[in-house]
Order: sequence, then structure tokens, then C-alpha cells
Amino acid sequence: MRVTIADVAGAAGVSKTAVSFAFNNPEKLGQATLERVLQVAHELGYTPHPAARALSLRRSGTIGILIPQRLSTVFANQFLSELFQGLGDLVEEHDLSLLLVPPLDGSLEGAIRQASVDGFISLGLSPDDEALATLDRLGIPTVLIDSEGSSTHPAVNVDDAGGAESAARHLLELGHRQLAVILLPPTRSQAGPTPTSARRLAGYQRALAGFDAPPPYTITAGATMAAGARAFESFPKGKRRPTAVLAMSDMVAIGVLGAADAAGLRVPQDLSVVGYDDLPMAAWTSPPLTTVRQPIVEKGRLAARLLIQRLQGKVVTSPAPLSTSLVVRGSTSRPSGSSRTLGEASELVGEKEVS
Amino acid sequence: MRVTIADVAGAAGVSKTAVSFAFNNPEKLGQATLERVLQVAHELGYTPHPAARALSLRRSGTIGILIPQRLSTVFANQFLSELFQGLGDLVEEHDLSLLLVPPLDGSLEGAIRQASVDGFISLGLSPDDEALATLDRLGIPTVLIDSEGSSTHPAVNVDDAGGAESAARHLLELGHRQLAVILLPPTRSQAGPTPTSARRLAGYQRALAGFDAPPPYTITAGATMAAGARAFESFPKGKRRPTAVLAMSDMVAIGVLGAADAAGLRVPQDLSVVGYDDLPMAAWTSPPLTTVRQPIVEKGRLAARLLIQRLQGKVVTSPAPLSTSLVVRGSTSRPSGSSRTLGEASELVGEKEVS
DNA sequence: CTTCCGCGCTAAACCGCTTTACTAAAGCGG
DNA sequence: CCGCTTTAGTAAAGCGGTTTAGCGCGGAAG
Repeated sequence: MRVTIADVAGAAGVSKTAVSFAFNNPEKLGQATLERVLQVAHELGYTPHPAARALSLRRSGTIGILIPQRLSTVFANQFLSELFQGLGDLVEEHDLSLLLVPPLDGSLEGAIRQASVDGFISLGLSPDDEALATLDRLGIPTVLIDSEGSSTHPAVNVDDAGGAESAARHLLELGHRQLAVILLPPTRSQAGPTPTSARRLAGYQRALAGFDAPPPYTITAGATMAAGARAFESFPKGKRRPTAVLAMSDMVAIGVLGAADAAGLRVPQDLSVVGYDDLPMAAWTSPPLTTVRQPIVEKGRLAARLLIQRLQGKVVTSPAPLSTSLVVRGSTSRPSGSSRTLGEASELVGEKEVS
Repeated sequence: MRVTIADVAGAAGVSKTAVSFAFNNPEKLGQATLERVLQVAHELGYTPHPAARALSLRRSGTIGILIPQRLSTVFANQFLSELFQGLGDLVEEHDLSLLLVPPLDGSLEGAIRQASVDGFISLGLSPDDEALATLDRLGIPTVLIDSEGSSTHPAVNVDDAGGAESAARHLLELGHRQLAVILLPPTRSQAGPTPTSARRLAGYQRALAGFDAPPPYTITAGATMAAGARAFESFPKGKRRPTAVLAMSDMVAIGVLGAADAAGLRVPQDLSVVGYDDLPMAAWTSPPLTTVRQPIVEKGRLAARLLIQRLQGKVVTSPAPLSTSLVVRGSTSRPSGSSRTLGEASELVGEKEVS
């Protein structure tokens, strides 16, 4: 049987109140009783029951991460791992815990209701997702990541379009015209593209508009290497084969790298590949991946900071988008057989950052 | 203000009991009232308060992961991500949630007390860690991973020694004699090597004992690429420079790969490297990493399954260690300038599995 | 010698839900 | 029409804490 506050009170010959005070309001107790109570509590191995405490205090000391995917896919995703690092930093600093809240029986709403949390951080929800409606009907403070802010919920984002645009321009300046674009998947089955995916696509297209390029081949792939490989398989063959790929995630880009290699294509000579995220492993692939860097850890830290401020009663609004930058490595070059063009990025050795 | 069960009861003109029954024991209510109550509850947007529910039911529907490290380092670690995939699978299947429980103010005991969970999965704790004592004094069901089982807590492990032995033998058969071993760090600052680290070291040494090799250079490094690079820097130079490295984690091995490259050494010609884990990215490094494969996801699934069974009142014991196998890729070969030796693994193309 | 104050502590209400025991009404066979 | 079993629903007692209101008491002020 669990040791309760009443047991301690009994053993120490005081009231439950006194025991509670000993832990939470020690100055309300006399020196002697305080010490006695703490002593007895320690001997009995007393620990306040977390649920009882949460019920009484109306706070649980936990913040939830609302994940619109199956847990097994979450951890396969390096991007999320990075993000969690940022969240974890802040959460730990404030002595909170992290509760992972995946859909319950396929329903995020159900999961939201079950979760005993003080606030939520939600990932990649479309603005019209029912889960958001549930959240503000319940009045649970929430901060969104990779989504769109609303009057009730601030959102943390990066400059998705800008990053995408510089990636596309990089390829176009190298002389590529036949491009393939690999989109991020919708977060929930029924929904359309996520806000992030839409913004990045807009960025690519803004660049394409400036050059005389045909519309790119587009396809959607989840953030795994396997999905990237499948996307590669789907590319048109022959005359319309893309000479360069714009992937919206590094995981997918790396999958393309592998599949291209298996198909006997050389990167970057036969196929240029640009990713998005700049995960740590992007620098370790062969060739090293040219990609759009976004400050993932910082994104997590910022979101957590905002949520914690909200929990403290402060009013917070969506911050300005964090900036992105193109990191040129070895996976991009001029298309083979192309004449010299304006850009000369492919001459570079090592890494180069382009704001 | 939150909608409580009393509000619903009032609005529907029934007792709190009836409302509770409507959700948990619908068969105890008449058809008409049942529908009315559910209807009203839905209109009001009623959701049972999770903490209140947990308090009353004496279960929270959450399992905790006891992490003996800072959260930010946890997610940097691919190995744990893999493990969480396995845990996540099972947890989700049973409609539970995952609570990440890192040390609170540096104290795991404190964190354990705060956490509202039905059971714990703990990672890499030494058998004499105080946290274990706290756990069984509180009587919280726990399953250990990468640790040592006790009468109270079952532990899930792989055949650490066997995997390590085959890795070392692989190098020895290739002709290497000057080896470096990179150990896993202790999980908690004060403690000694983890059981896992000790078992793997024993495996290495068992192999060394069979050959005429001098004792290896040994050093400890946390599971990050940066730590691996630092470990490489510390290697003796000149005559005593190791020709091959046995790392206890892939992350460290990959760090060594990078640092060796930066130092102008060619892998595998000048330095052979063997990792441990076989993370997905091990196949993507250049050269691809020779490593010991352990079934990480399965390890997580198994641990979760055991814990869930325990929560259902079943008695469970430590299962047999899961098996490991050596995966030979491109990061190992004969030491340069060595004469032909018995083994000829370096002739192989692509991957080869050695049980 | 009262009066008042503050100190140290306690009784009891409350947080929101579940569940056991119990009652009133309805059904039913004889 | 009576006694007995179901059926449908309720009151109240927990679960284990926190917190408000208040009580007795010793000492300082009047």
C-alpha cells in the first residue's frame, strides 16, 4: 500500500495540514515540528501522489506534445528528434515533464482529452484541423509549430518560402530545367498539404517563375529514406527524366541519394539533389547533401519558451519566422552536358552558405 | 471554467453517478437517459478531468521512460530514437501515453516521485543505482533495458558479449593487433561502467585472449559523433597508433570516421572501424560502417510488452538475451602492409552477415 | 487586569471523478 | 392482489492531496 499524507500525519502526531505545510509552506510551521515531520516523512518513504496533487493544484507539471502521427514514425524522423532536443532543453530547465500524445484510436481529440497536461505543443497541424477546435474549446494553452498562428494560438515557423526559393534558384542557376519536387505529406489522412508544405512549394515556384522552366514533376513522400527511394522510382524516365530534385526533407533527399546510386546514376553528375532541414547526418552522406538549413533546435526552444510564458499568464503572440539558409555541399552541380551558365557554385570546395 | 461531471448532471437532470455510468457502464442505464446524458455531455463539450480520473481509478494510462541523461542528449542519440519506436508501437497499441522522465534537478529519484505513471521503463541503470531502490520501495512496476535483472524487475538485453566478441575477432582475423576500444560512458556521473559496457568489453577481451595481441588502448566516449571525434584525437600517435577501432556505439564510430578523414587517414586502408548497434545511418556513411547489429526496435517492443503484462497483473521474468550479429561493410580491411592472413572478409563486396 | 495580536497548528471544505450500497418503482408469477 | 425479483437511478464515501477559516495561547500594549 502506498504511504499517504494521512499516514505521515498519524506517525508524526500532527494534522495532514501540517505535513502539507512542511513540504509546501515550511515557514508556517515551528522549527521543531517541521523537522519532525520531514524526518518521519523520509523514514516512511512518503511521496505525494502526483494525480492527487495535480487535481488539487489544477496543474500537472507536464506539457504535452501533440503528434499527428503514429509514434513509431515519429522517432524514425530525425527532424523531430532535433526538435525535441530544443523542447527538452527548456522543459527540463523549468522542471516540467514531456508527455508524448499520439492519436488515440486514430483520434487526436480523444488523446487530447485524456492527457493530463498544462499545455500543448502541436506539430504541423493544418489550421482547420478539428484538434485545434478541441484545444481552444477546452481552453488548454497551446503553441503551434510548423502551422499557422491564430488569435488563440501563437505559431513558431521558419522562413519556409525563402529557404525553398534559394534552393530552387541554386539549381536553376546551375542550369537545371527539368526539376522534380518532393512534397511533405499531409499530417492527417483526410487533410490537404500542410501549411509548411504549401509555403515551401510557393517558394520553389517563385524561383521557377523567374526562369524559363517547365512545371516540375511533383510527388509526395513521408519523411523517411524508404519513401524517398520510392519517390525516386516514380520519376519519369527517358527524355523527361528530372536532372535535379528538390526534396522538402533531408530524410527523403537521402533516400533519393541511395536509390539513385542503386539505379546507377551518379550524384551530382547525373542527378542533383537538394534537401531541406540540414539534419546532422546531411553532412555525412556521400556525397554530402546540399540542403536548406533551418534552426530546428532553436525552433523547439522558442516554442517551449512561449508556452511556458503562456502558462505563467503572460500574453504571447507569434514571433517572426526564423531565418533559413542554403548550405551548398556536394550533391549539386551543373547538369551533365550543359553549357557553362552564370552560377559557378559547383566550383566550390567544401561547404558554402548562401543566405 | 472547465465543464465538470456535475455540470453535465445538472443540465441533464440526473445524478453524477448517471453521467459516470453513461461513459463507463452504459448498460446500467436506460436507453432514453443514456442518450440524453451523452447528448448533453457532447453539447457542453464535457471531458473527464484526467487527474481526477487517475486519482479515482488508481491508474493513469501512462508509462514513464526513466532517462538517466539530459533530454537534449537523449534525442541526439539515434539509438534511443530506435528504441522509442519499439516502445511507441506497443504503447500505442494499448492506448497508453509515454511520459519522458529525465532527472529533476539532477535527481532521478525526485523525478520518479513526481511522475504520474503506471509503470516505468528504465534505460541503462547500474544495478546499484539509487533510483532502482526508490522504484521498488514505491512498488512501481518497472522493466529494465540494458541493465541487470533483479528479483523485482525483469531486464531486457541483447547478447552484448557475443556481438562484441565477433567484432573483435573479425579485426583480429584480418591481422590487426594494435586495437583501440571506445567504451560507453557511465549513465550517471558517480557510477562506474554500465552493465552493457562491461559485457561488451568482456566480449572484446575474450577474443583478444585467443590471439597474441597487446592490451588495447581504451577510452570512454558518450554516444555522439563529436565525442567519437575527440576519442580519435586522443589515440596514441606514431609506433603505437591503433590500426583498428572497436567502438561500442555507431554514433561514436561515425565520429571516428569523420575525424580520421579530417586527419588524412583513409578508412579502411589506414584505419579499420567497427561500430555497435547498426543504426539505419550506418549503411549510409562513407565508407559504410562495419558494425554489430542488435535488434533495437524489437528490444523496445519486448520491454514494453513485458511491462504491459506486468501491469495486467501477470508475473514476468527476464527473457533470454536477444541475438546480435556482425554486419561487415566497408570500414574494415587488413591493416596496410600486412601479409595475407587467414581471414579473407575484406574480399567481400557489399554486406555480409556473420552470426 | 483586560485587550489585542500574531504564532502555530488544525478541522473541514474542496478539487472531479468512480463505485458501493441502497431505494423506489416496475414487472411478474401465483 | 401480494410478495419477490429486476430495473433505473441516487446518495455518499472514498481517492490523496491543498487551502481557507478559525482556534487556543502566550506576550506586549494599554
